[in-house]
Amino acid sequence: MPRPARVSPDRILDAAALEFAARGYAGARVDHIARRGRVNKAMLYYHFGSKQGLYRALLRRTFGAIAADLQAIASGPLDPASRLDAAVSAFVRHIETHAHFPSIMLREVAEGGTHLDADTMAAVAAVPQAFAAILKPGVEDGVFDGVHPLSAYFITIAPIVMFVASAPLRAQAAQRRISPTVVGRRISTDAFMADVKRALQRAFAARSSVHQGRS
Amino acid sequence: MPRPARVSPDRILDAAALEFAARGYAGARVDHIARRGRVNKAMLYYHFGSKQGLYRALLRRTFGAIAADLQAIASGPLDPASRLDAAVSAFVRHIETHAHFPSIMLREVAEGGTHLDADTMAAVAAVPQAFAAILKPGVEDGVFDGVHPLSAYFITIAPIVMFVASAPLRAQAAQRRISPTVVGRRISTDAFMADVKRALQRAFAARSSVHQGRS
DNA sequence: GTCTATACCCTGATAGAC
DNA sequence: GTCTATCAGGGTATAGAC
Repeated sequence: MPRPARVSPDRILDAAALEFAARGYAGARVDHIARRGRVNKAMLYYHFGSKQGLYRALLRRTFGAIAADLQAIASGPLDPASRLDAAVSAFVRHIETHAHFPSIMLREVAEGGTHLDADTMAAVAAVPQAFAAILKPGVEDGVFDGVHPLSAYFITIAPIVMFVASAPLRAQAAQRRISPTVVGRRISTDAFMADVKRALQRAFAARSSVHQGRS
Repeated sequence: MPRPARVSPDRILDAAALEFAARGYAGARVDHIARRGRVNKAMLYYHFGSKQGLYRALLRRTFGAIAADLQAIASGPLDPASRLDAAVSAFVRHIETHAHFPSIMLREVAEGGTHLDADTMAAVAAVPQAFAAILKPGVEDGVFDGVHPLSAYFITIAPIVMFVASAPLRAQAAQRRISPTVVGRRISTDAFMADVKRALQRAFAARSSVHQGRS
């Protein structure tokens, strides 16, 4: 039975995920991350060199994991029509296990890659790339005719990411009684996901089978 | 001919929009905003009291403006089917005139309303509220049957906001030769918007006229 | 590999003259 | 209303002992 590692850079990364998600790159405090990860600052710097180094390591781990999941689907045996659904499910599952991910993604998009080196940016870019690979057979079969892969990527994941990331904001608004139910009745994450999946099925169905709203 | 105002809190807000969009709340530097707005720090504090006060004033102006545009559509004469299209157009137009808006919105969602007071949060919440009001007649007519207004809101605006806000990140990736065209051929903003509008038309078409992907 | 104590810079905010 | 000079606090990072 091997001894468990006592240092655990992984635990630091977990703490970093929380902190960077909640406060952003500039707002994150190395002290907080160290305390939450139960190491002292010196140890953190010993492992990651700098705040920036820590941030990059975190992003590589985070985006790397989800890209790997998507790549597995891309090279899997599913039929063209089921692949999008599988991608959405994988994405949602990843968010459920990594609650900090949506916030980090939104912030990094807004940040424009300022703190990233080429390797880290490649890890981030691997996500839309894997997504495009998932769609490829369907595009060739005409199932997703005419839609650019990058369009499909944003149309698919942006609503999910923003809805989940906005949970704290919506909770605050509800708490402060700003329009008690925000818009009409409350909505659960599950109900939202169902709406999204249905919308995507319709949006990306082959053109021939769909009524055109405009010519 | 009236003398032009020499103080111009508006110019400060313009500078603040740039800075907060580019660096986020914590990353923004009051010095930078003052310099870009061509006032000194003391003047800035004289007008806005604090960094937080400035941020709140900026959000009220930004979200207030777009909410007003949407409210005009909501109380306008358009038929139920055209209202969504008008909302999207208004949104896109607003982004074109206020290039910093998408970034600020993403960051504020991730921030979870931490720096906001009740008034500012109400201004932010007015946007989805106006959007729901735009959709209301269509929902009652069965055009958007079954989709929760908040779902429709995120499904509609999230792709647009994230695509536009991700432009710098995508530019960086392209510049560093990370998968030269990211995914397949390049895509223009116009092409993306066309894809989105088409997807939305399909996604929110009345159920009866659409082929169901799953039972 | 681990920890304590500290250097040093940056930044939000203000005092006080005009 | 406008400006210059400055302060106090908090932040990243490291030195150096063990």
